Amino acid sequence: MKHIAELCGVSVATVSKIVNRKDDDVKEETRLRVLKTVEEEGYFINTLARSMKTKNTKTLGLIVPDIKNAYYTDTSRGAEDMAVRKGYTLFLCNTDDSINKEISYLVKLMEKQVDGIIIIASMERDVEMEELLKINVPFAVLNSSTNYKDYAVKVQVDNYKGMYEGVEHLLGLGHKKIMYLQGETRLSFGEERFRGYKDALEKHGIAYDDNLVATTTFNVEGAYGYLRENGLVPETTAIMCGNDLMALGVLNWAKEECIDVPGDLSIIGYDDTIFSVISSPKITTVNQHCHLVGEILVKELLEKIDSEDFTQRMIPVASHLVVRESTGKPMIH
Amino acid sequence: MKHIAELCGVSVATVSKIVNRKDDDVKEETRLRVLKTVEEEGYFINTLARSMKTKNTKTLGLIVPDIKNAYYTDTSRGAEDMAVRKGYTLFLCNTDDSINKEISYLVKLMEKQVDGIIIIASMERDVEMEELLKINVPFAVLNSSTNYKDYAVKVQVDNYKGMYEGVEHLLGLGHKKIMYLQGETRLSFGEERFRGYKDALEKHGIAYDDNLVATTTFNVEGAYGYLRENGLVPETTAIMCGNDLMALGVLNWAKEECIDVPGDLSIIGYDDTIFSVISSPKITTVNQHCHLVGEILVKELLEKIDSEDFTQRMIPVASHLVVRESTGKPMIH
DNA sequence: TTGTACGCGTTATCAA
DNA sequence: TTGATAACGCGTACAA
Repeated sequence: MKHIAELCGVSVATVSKIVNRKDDDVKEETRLRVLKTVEEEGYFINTLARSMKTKNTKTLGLIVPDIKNAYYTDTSRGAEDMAVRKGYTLFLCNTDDSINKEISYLVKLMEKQVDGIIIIASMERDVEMEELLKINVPFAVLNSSTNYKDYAVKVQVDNYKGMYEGVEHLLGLGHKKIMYLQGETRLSFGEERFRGYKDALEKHGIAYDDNLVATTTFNVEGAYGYLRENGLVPETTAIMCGNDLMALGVLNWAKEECIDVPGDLSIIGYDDTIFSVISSPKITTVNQHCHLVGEILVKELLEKIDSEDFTQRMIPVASHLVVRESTGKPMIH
Repeated sequence: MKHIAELCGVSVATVSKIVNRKDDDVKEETRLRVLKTVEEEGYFINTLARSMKTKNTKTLGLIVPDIKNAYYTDTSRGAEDMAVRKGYTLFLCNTDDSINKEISYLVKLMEKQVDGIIIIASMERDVEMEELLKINVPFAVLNSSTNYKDYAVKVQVDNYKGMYEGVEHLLGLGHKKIMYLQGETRLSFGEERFRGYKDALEKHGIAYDDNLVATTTFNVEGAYGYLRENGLVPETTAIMCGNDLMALGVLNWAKEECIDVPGDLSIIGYDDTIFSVISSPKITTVNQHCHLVGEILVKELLEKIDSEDFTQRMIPVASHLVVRESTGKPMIH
């Protein structure tokens, strides 16, 4: 800036005003002259120096277990979209669900003076909360049941409703025996979905049956392996799965057993990923609006940063069922 | 730092030495006292101020078309892994292949004084090159045929070899009529793969046949739609696809037509994504080592940053064939 | 309409 | 073993 000022024969104050578009009081002629020199010299504003004065960096930290997991990828992308739109840039932080990596990143972000932090953590941990207490920067957490201090924004996906709608869809088609093949998790959403499953059944006068609920891993092999080993409870005509990969596993098993989908068996997945649409038949699934969730996380976080309102907020985001080809009326035998 | 200094009754210089571990000459007692206060006060070093002095930010920019594309996700993850390992943090920049977004990010990164930039761009563009010329920061580009200035590191995936190996695998199994269903692209790798296909055939004494090459989009519908419309050239017993999704499209079509895979038709995909392993049969495919490529990009970039050696480098990365269930000997009719 | 001077939080140098 | 101070590049009062 000093260099530019000298070249143009003006002071740095003048250059500063111009590059920051606070140039109401500078002559059009000098404005143009300075801008031209800026262009010619390939000058870039040094935001480091600026931030020292302004006390903000227009930078956020994005903490995510693993960007390779489709769910997090979409959410991250939504976060990034909103961030650019608002003039912010994101630091990408993968933690692999390791508390050490997470803390190490948290420290790094503080050192880098980020204006806020988005935490899309999959684990529930109190250790982290303790650590967070020293972090006096606004942050936004997704799907956390932890009770953070006041500068937190909590965004919650409505897992209860997503599950409820799925089961209701099956009940509406006439299914009576609906299995729930859930994924293993210590997170609160597992319990919420379970409630959704149970409530939907009871609301429609169907007794809850423990034998119809099974737990396995969140992938193709998990679901496939479970059915291969245990088969179906007699008269089961539909399965709700923990995610689309599990639904795919069920589909593969059904094919092998010559069970027609959806003729003999209806299947519902969860997440509405590409998997639900490349399979044949295409899978009915619950869309959680990951991209939107990412956008909301950033939007709410920035609002918290801008306002002086430091009360904890909770923002719910609805899920909705996407009906495709893997569900239909149960055959009458 | 000043605050800590005052609390401990020492100078900022002393505190600085201690937090930077340049404390050979400070008394153990004061060291401990300062460290304790740092801990108690929840003090974090301000890297903004540090960077103003040291002239580096330990920060890199990661420019990528879209993190949601599995190929870029993996590469990005590899880049991030290497970055943390080396003490660097990444700015995440999705461009959606928009030249405007890219330039806007490039400017932002310069303003943020990044030490280097990784460009995993999918488009080939000279405009960008012109723009880059003003960017006097080291950068690493993946799969670009553009001839950049000396501070660039170029990493190239060996698409020729990947394709060559795939075709050779089919020839080894006894296939004579091998279709190449390629994806539409303006990138140089398209041409390289095509050469790989041709050369492998010729090397094995099989004449190249124009009719066996078709172009469609890089997804399930592209491949499925093409075959549905045009069918197979008579006597074709194998297909090389542009990526795994296309291979999946071929598989779906084959199922519909009651064509057995690999009995009647062998299929090879490209990228070794999860798709090649969730399908049935599992798809033989070419692994491009995306994660490794990401690591290499960062590693080479950092070497360039550290060294004063400013000559353009080119680093090749091999691909290799992963044989699974979708390829086999052609049936003799 | 433009310029001067100061402060932002650090690091490095050199003196005490 | 410790401390004083200049410099880094910018934004902003206030003065001219």
